[in-house]
Amino acid sequence: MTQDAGEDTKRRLLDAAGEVFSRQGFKSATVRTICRMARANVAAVHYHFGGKDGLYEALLTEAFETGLRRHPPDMGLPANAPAEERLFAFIHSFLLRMLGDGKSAWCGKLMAREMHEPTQAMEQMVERHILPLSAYLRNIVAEVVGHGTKGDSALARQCAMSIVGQCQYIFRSRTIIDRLAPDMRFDEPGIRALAEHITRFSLCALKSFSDYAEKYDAAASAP
Amino acid sequence: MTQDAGEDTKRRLLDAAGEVFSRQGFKSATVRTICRMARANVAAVHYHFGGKDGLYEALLTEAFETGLRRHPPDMGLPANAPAEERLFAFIHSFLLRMLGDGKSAWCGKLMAREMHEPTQAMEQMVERHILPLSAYLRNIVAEVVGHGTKGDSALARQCAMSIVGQCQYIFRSRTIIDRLAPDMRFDEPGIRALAEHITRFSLCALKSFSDYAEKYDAAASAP
Amino acid sequence: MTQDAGEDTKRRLLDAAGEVFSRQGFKSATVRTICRMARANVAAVHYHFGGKDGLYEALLTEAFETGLRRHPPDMGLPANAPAEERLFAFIHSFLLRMLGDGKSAWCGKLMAREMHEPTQAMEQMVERHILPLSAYLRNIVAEVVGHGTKGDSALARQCAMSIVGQCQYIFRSRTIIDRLAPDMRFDEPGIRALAEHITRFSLCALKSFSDYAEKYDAAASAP
Amino acid sequence: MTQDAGEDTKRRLLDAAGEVFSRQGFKSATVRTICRMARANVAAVHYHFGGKDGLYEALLTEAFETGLRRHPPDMGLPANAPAEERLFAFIHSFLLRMLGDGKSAWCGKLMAREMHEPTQAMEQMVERHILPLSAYLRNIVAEVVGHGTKGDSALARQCAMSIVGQCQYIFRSRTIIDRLAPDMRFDEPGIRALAEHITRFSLCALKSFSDYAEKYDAAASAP
DNA sequence: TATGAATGAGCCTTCATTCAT
DNA sequence: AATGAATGAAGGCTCATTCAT
Repeated sequence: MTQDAGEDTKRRLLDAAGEVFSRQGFKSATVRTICRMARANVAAVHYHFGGKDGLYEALLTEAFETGLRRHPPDMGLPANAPAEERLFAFIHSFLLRMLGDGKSAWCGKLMAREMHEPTQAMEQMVERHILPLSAYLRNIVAEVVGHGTKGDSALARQCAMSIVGQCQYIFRSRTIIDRLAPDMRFDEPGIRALAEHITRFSLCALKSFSDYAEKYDAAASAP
Repeated sequence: MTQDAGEDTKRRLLDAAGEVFSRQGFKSATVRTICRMARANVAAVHYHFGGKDGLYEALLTEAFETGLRRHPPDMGLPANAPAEERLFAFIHSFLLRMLGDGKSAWCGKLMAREMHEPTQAMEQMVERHILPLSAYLRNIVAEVVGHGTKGDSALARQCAMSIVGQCQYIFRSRTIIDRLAPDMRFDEPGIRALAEHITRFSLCALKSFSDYAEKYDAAASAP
Repeated sequence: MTQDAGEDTKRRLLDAAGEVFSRQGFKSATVRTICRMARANVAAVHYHFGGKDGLYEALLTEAFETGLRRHPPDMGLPANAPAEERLFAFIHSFLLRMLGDGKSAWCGKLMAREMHEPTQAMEQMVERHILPLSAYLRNIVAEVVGHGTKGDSALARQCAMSIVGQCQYIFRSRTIIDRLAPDMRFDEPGIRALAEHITRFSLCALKSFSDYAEKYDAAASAP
Repeated sequence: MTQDAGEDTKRRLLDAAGEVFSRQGFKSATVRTICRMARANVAAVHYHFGGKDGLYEALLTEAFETGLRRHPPDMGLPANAPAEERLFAFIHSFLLRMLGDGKSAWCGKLMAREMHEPTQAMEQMVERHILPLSAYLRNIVAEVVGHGTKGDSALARQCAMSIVGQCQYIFRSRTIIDRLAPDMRFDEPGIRALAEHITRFSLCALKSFSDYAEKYDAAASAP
């Protein structure tokens, strides 16, 4: 009961924190609310995580890693799969992570919030996970465009932004979307349909770019 | 303390509120901070706006309307201009409104925040401005796709989302972008370059869609 | 319009103040509420009465004097009328002043409140009106008891307290009375019936006292 | 900070609250004043009682119940004691509760205030304690009057009001009394003397009523 | 004479945190 | 390992009052 109870309380605190932080944001959420939901004492947070900040940081780390473990960016595809398929897997897994499936739906909401108003805890997340993900996507993009385009070129970078932007919009503006397109569903098939649209839209664009990649690249890096 | 002074205090409060709310969010921002910045008394907020909520609502309204007046979605183009040009104008003005030019740089940040976690004040903004803007964009999209595509079709809707998503990403993830692409500039020419990229990317996609618009539309409304 | 408007505003302020102060008490009532009701500017109170305190004092003075003018303690009875009749007139006029008739119903409520938690403004009211009234009643009492009883004797004093106590109870505990005896009415005839009961109750007691007035008086002044 | 300390702080807060609320009223009293007097932190009130309202309600409940326990309305008399003695016990205990003895002198002041401008907390006090007390007194009155008079008759009700009115006047108008009769004392014997006067005054009246109880009752219910 | 604007003090409440067990 | 009690720093808001016209 000693070790177990401690770990158990910690777990319940993290779960509750995910729920509450994602719903109310860091500032609005209160330690008391989280503790009540976790059936733990107010002081438990400070005991286990050293404070509100510590709890949030722990939560963020876990959210990222759980998400990536459950929906890896390649979705199990072999490394040598066609770039088109890997692009779809990237987009699809992105949406799955963010739009959540059941219990940990807060995972995406939390990250979306973080990307928008990053707390200090975000720093290392960017370093450890976002930069690699970004590089991974840019390489796929470069491969689709072809013609020797590099992943770190301005073209690849901007196209990657176009793709990520489309993905993020879905869960960032969910409130607006519900208003504009009330019939849109965010279950398994709905998410897949969205991923298909974004992939198709982006592939069309990328392939057209393929034709004048060289001159575009030169022009875009000039302004 | 003539009428001028009254209006002047109100102005200063709104300016300070824009700055602070956009930086810290509604909950985190404090009336005291805003008033200190506006060189006004704490009670002035309650006198002029009835409270923190009222100030926020007034700010939001003004932000929207000032933005639209300074950078209208058609940027002065005649209504019968080619759809491609109108699309560029829409995207360009969108970025100009959001990325701001000098004094009201907070405008975009504020709106981004609102779109993510809308306060009650947002309700009427959606009704009055966002829905019309959305319809306007969908019509442009439908015109580019052609083949009798309607502005309220599922295809037009999803493509509009893809376009708006690309635009919003720029100012929503500014912190991340600064990290990933530190050399990117958000001055006049930088914004224009971004608008050009997004327009080109989207036009390529839309034109490719143009080829199989009918069957896509049918398929997309099925899931 | 100059002089008149000024006096008119003053009048409206006093009326509104009576309403509000009597309903909410001095502390709870706000200058703003009063001014709104009087359709006057917030600063008007300070202009005309020098502040909240001044308004209250003016109101109190007026309340007392208006009340006494409308319902004088002898109700027009000649000075040589029988003591029993003068006692009834005293009690009846007391209740009429306190339970009010229409527009200035606040008059009594205000005074009741004052007697309970006197503000500084009360000091001179006591001096100017309450002490004389008290003496007047004690003389009637002494006359009823007879046997040479003096108005300033302990007996007369205590009996006067018993009488005034019965009167005040009616409007002081109105909330409780409404609960205990919901069918009790406070219109003209209702008030008269109450006055009759209190007079009868008190006269019975006083007349019984009449028998052993001397020894009682001696005993009561001893403790 | 063991349980003892917790209860101790709670006690000190209640004591201070009694003092302050009774002196200044609910609205005027400030949590800060109470906490300073109780040597407790401002937040302690919200921790223990949930806020100013909660503290007040707790205080009121306690005041009532402590008072009734220390000075029960029958003052230990057997239920079959003569009605005259029970009336004296009722009046005497009433004054003892209200005029207090030392530490809880605020008890009466608090209740007087409540009866005049009842807060919401009063509702249940009326239900639980005042109504039963009132019924108890009316039964004594009816028994004294005799002739088959019932405790719920109009006569009993009005006479009970006359009696309670005399009692309440003593502590309600203490300020005035101190002015009119500066030599009056409110210690043990002083209170007893007052109780004796009120009892004698009332008994005289009641016994006179006894003669024409029937017709009076009929007349009084007619107006 | 009268007013809209502005002020500063103060109130209740909330919250993360610490303390003593 | 864990907790109930206590704390102090803000925070939003209200109000009587004053100022400048």
